[in-house]
Amino acid sequence: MILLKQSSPFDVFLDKLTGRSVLGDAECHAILGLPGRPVQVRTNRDFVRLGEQVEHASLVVEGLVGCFGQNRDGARQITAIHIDGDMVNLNSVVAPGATSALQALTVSTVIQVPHAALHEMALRYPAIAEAFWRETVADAAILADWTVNVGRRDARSRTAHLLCEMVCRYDRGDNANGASFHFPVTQTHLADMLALTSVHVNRTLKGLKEDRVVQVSAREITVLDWDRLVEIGDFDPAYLQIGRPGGERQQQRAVG
Amino acid sequence: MILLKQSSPFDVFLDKLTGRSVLGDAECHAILGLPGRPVQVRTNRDFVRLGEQVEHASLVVEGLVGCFGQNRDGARQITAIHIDGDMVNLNSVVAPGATSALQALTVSTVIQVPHAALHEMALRYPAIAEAFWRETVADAAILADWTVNVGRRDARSRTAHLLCEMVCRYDRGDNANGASFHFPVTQTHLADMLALTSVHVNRTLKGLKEDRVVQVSAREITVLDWDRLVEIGDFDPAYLQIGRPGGERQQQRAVG
DNA sequence: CGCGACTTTGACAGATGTCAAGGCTTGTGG
DNA sequence: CCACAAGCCTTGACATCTGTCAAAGTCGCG
Repeated sequence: MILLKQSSPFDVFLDKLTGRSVLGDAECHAILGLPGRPVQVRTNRDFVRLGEQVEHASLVVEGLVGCFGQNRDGARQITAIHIDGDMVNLNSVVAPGATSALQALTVSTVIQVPHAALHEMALRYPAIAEAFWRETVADAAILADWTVNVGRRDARSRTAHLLCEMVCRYDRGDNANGASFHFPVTQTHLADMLALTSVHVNRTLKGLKEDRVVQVSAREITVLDWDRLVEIGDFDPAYLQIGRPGGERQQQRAVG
Repeated sequence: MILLKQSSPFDVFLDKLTGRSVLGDAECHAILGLPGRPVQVRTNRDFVRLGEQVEHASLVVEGLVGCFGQNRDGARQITAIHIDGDMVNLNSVVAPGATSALQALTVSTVIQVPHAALHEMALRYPAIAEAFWRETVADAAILADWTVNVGRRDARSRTAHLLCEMVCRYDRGDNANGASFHFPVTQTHLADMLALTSVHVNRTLKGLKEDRVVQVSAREITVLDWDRLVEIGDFDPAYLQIGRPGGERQQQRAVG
C-alpha cells in the first residue's frame, strides 16, 4: 500500500486505520476520497448535543474535542478525548442518536463526513466495515481504561496515567524523556477528564512538577522522567492497541 | 420476520440484536445457526485473562459475567457486566487480544462461538456486520455512562443508578414498582462495579433500604419506589438504546 | 492599561476508606 | 439433625483524601 500523496485531510485518519487494520489499495483510495465539509468550532462549544440525531461523523483535523457526560447537578465528566486524526463519533454511523455531547476544548477544525458515505463504504468494502468496527472497539478499550483510572487510582496516579496515555497517543511513546506535546486544555478540563476538581488538579500537577516528573508551561507538557511517570501512573499501553493490525494475530488478506 | 421456534440458545441473543438492528430472515437464520460449545464457569473464575489471545466470543446463557480491570495494588474495577443473552466479548472478533479479563460472578454457562464463524458471517451479511458493530457501540455507551457514574455521582446516587440500569436491562423498566430481579452478586462485587469499598456499599444499601426505596433479600432485588430510585440515581435510560432498531431513525431494508 | 479567564493557595468540611470485630447464612460432614 | 467452617454481611471508631469556599496572583488580549 504505497500512497505517498499527503494532500487529503483524511491522510491522518487513514494512518490511524491502517495502524490497526489491514486495508488494500481500493479501500485506502476510498477512504481518501471521502466527502466532507470542514467546520470551525469555537472553544467550549457543543457541536453535538445530547440526544440529537446526527447525520455525519466528525473528523478532527485540528484542535481537541471531548465527549461529555454530566450529572444532574451539572458536574461534567469527559468520557473521551479526541486529537487530530481521530474520527470523533464514527459510532454515530450505526447509532445516530447521540448518547453524549461533543464539545471542542479548544478552537478546532473538524470535517463533517456524511453517514451516508461512510455507511455505503462499509457496505461495499467489508474490510472497511471491519476497520470501523475495530476503531469503535479500540475507543471502548480506552474508555474501559478510563473507568478503571477514575474508579481505582488516586489523584496523583490518575493524572500521571492520563498524561502517559496522551504521550502515547501523540506518538511520543518512544524516546519519551524530554518528549513534549501541546495539550491546550485548562485545569478545569483536566478535572473533567479525571473526575477531580480543578483545585485538586492544580495541587496534583504541582506535586508532579515539584518531583521533576513533568513540566507544564504554556499548555505544553514535557515529560522529564518517563519511567517514573509510567510507574506513578500504573501505566501499560497495551490497551491503546496502537500499531498492530488485526490485533497482531490476523493475517488478513488485503481485499482490494 | 416470523420465527417462532424457541429452541436455539441463540434466541435471546437474536432478540437483543433485533431490538437494535433490523435483520432479515436470512440473517436471523444465520444467527440461530451459529455453532457454539457450551461451557460451565465456576464463580470467581477468569475465563479470559488479560492479554490473552482469544479465538471465540462468549454468549452468556445463564449467570453473570463481569469485565475486570485492576490497578497495580490489585484493587479491581468492573467495567461491564453481562447478563443472559449478552455476547460478552463480541468485540474480540476484531480485536482478539483481550484488554481486560472476563470473570464469572456466579456459576455461569456460556457458549463459546468461534470468531471464524462470526467473522465469516459478518463478511457475508453486511447487515450482520453492522448489527455487531452497533452492539459494540451500545456497550460503549453503557461504559461511558459508568464512567460518569463513577466519576461524578456520590455513593448513594451511584448505587441507585446501577440498580436502575439493571432493572431496565432485565426488562423490568415498565411497571417497575414491585419489580424484582435476581442479582446474585456479593457486596464486594457491587463495590467493584461502583468503585467503592464493600463496607461503603453496605452502608449505602442500608440507607436505600431504610428509605424504603429498594429491598434486598437473598440476592433478589425488589424495587419499592421506582420514581424515587430514578431520582436518586439521576437516571435516564436513553443511553441503553433498548428496543429501537437503527436508533429510531434508519428505515433500513431487511436485506435477506 | 484593564478586564476576564485561568491558576494558585490556604483553611476547613465532608465523603469515603481502613481496620477490626462480631454476627449471620449456607453448605458439608459426622 | 447437629456442629463446624467459610464466606458474607454489618457495625463502629478513626484516618485520609478530595471537595468547598474564598481570596489573591498571573497571564493574555483588546
